[in-house]
Amino acid sequence: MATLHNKFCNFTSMDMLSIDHILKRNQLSVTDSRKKILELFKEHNGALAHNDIEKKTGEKFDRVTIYRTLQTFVEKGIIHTIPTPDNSVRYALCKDECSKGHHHDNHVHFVCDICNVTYCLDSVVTPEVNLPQGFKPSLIDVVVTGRCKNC
Amino acid sequence: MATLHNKFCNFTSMDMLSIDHILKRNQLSVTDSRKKILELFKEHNGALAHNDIEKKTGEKFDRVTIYRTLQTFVEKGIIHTIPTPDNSVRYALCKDECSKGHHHDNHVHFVCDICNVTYCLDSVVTPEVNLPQGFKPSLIDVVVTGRCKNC
DNA sequence: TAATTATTTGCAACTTTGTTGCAAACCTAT
DNA sequence: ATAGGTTTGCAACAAAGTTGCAAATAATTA
Repeated sequence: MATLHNKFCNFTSMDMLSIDHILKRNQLSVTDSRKKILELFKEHNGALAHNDIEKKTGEKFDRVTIYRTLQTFVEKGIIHTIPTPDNSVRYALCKDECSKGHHHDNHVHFVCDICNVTYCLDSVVTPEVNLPQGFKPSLIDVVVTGRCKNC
Repeated sequence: MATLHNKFCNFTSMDMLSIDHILKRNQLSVTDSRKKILELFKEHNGALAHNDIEKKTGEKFDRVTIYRTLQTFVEKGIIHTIPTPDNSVRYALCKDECSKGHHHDNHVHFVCDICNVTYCLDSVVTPEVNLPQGFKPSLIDVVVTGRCKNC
């Protein structure tokens, strides 16, 4: 069965099989913690904080391992961090990892005030911003707060 | 001499006199720490992190006092937090506090990759963002990263 | 201005979050 | 199966942020 991509870049449990492949492609050893954490990102439709992962994995992995795994995934371009209004660190799967490379693009993120879920809106085009003289932009992050489709 | 406002919402040292007024208007006792911290924001042209304030005030105030002062200022709408790509907590003077009320608006912030200064670009109009069905925005934060006018 | 009341500060202790070094465990390749 | 490199978990630490409470300070009243 073919992989299912929607505009929020989530996956079905069918993609379990491709998790090993993503790790290998990124020259990472296939370990329990990496598989489980990557699986969580694929199952979960939004962004995850370190704390979310710690809870969802129970006592299974050391806190340090989770930190290091997230760091590794960010370096490899598998996930990216999301700026949030409350400045809590959250991660989401990179859009590009859904397809092939790991090139970083501009993002539009939506943080729900009510359920607190963060969505990675890859479908939304980053708008043009006119900066004052002398400012040269290299990356634009748009963080929209409000009420999400499920609330 | 009249107060000097430019588009980055900074002040000259002339505004010292108005610091007491801002505190009183917000029903806050006028204390050394509050005056000093508010003064720092007015002198400094960009955003400040807790750590910046700690350094700039030397050993003068307790760490806890700085935390509490920042919290109070945020609650009163004197300053606001800024989402940054590295998720470090930064604060900047609210645009509205430059004039009268404390109503929170959409912000465009610029974080310089080189000098790491954060600018609050009140002059830049927040662009329209078309969200998918069911998402209702209430606040839009735009974080632009790049090279600033001084680098 | 002095006294009373309310607010704020600083200290101590604590929680949470994130980092580092290192030996044991594990994964990969031969 | 074994050798070599990588990853994990532990312990210890560092940084960031919070809470309760007595002392100090600011605002209010007389």
